[in-house]
Amino acid sequence: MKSGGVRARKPRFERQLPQQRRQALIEATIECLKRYGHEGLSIRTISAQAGVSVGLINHHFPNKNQLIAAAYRYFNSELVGGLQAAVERAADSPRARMRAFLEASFCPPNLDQDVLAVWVVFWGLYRHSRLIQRVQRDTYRGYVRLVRGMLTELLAQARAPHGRRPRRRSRAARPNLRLAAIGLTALLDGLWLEWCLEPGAFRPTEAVALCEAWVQSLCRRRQT
Amino acid sequence: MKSGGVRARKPRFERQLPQQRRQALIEATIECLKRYGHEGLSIRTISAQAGVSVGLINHHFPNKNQLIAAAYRYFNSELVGGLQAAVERAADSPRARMRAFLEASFCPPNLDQDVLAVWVVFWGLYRHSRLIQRVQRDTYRGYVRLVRGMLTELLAQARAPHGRRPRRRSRAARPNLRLAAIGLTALLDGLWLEWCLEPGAFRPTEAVALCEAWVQSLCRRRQT
DNA sequence: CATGCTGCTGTACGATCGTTCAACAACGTA
DNA sequence: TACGTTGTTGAACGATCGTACAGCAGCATG
Repeated sequence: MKSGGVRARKPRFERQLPQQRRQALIEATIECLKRYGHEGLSIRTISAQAGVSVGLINHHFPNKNQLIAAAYRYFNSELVGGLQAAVERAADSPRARMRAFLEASFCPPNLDQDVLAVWVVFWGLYRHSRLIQRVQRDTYRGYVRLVRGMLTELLAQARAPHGRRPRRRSRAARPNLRLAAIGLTALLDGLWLEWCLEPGAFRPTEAVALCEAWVQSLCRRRQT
Repeated sequence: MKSGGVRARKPRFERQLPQQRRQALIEATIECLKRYGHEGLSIRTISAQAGVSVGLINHHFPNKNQLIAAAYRYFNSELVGGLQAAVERAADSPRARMRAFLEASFCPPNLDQDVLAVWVVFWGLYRHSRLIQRVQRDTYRGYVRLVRGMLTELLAQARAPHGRRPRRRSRAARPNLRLAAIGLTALLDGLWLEWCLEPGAFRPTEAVALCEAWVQSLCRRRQT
């Protein structure tokens, strides 16, 4: 034995590609938000969660707000991506797609008290942060497009339920689609929020039922 | 002239009754939230807004969190009280009461970007603050009672629209009232939120129309 | 005018915040 | 093995945070 010689020393840290480290810091940020709420948004808390030193964050992000905005962007894209995947996985009838969308909305990982608390903290930053506003504007577009797409299919089928070709929508009907999408997302978000603030008030399946009732009543009114 | 003698000196501060000063501090807290969001929740910002010294807050409140909780309680009671007053002012038919409620919900002072931002900050505190949770539990009760009362009237009239005495609701129908109330408040809150995040997406009157459509479809399904 | 109660001031303190930066060290490369 | 690049560390900085507290001062009372 070489008396304490070149034994395999454990390196004090591991170098990572900037892209990977950035992602790790983003996920640590979200984890801190889940655990400690708004108070978890400190450089020291996040760096401890990520297992790195305090200085590293400012090496990969120009400042804290940029990190938070990046975390918000990631959080948004995870939601929209997950919902989109659920819809495509169940691709069958418009009705089934909508049901898959709603069920994915009201089950883990989306329907989680911690996750919803994270959303609320981000929303609280929205008003006074240009960065957050920009992320919101960018990512919300995809969400609205997804919901509107499903509603369009659904309403078209309601007009021609037996294989008839759906007629071109009249000019007066178009704004109703816009309102329908707004109402549905509002109902969704509101139920999320209520469930978070009072998880015992109703069950997730009831939330899905409420949303489906909303969609159904839309279809019914469409036919008259 | 008594050469700079006992001219009316302006006192450096005015003593107030504890109750009045507490209220002033609460209102200053909310004003700071409107102006600066979560960052406005500092002792120095609030005391400056109230025009008092930093030490006064801890003289009237045991600590900052108690002040915030008191502000949340006041904010809640103002909302519920205002809506209740609007409903009672328009007391006529159940339909008119519901309409008054919805219109009061979607007009100033409730439908204001700053006000909604204040709500969101409070919600962000909810998850990790026992105090906020308690206030929420206490005050949300009144809101739910108001909404549920109006829905009860409305659904009873839908069953007996021409002066017939409303029958006693069946056992199976009761939970639907609970869900109807949950759905309506969710739609309300969700539309609030959406309007706050994207004020140009729809007009307040459209939000009222969406809620009324929800209620109507409830009544219609009730009759069948 | 003198007195006492108490609402109120403002300095001070220790903790923690975001950010900077010089030095360190991991690891690909020659 | 020696070198150079650069991802990473951690001490240090000034600012700001919430709270404590000793003393000031407004105002009712005598």
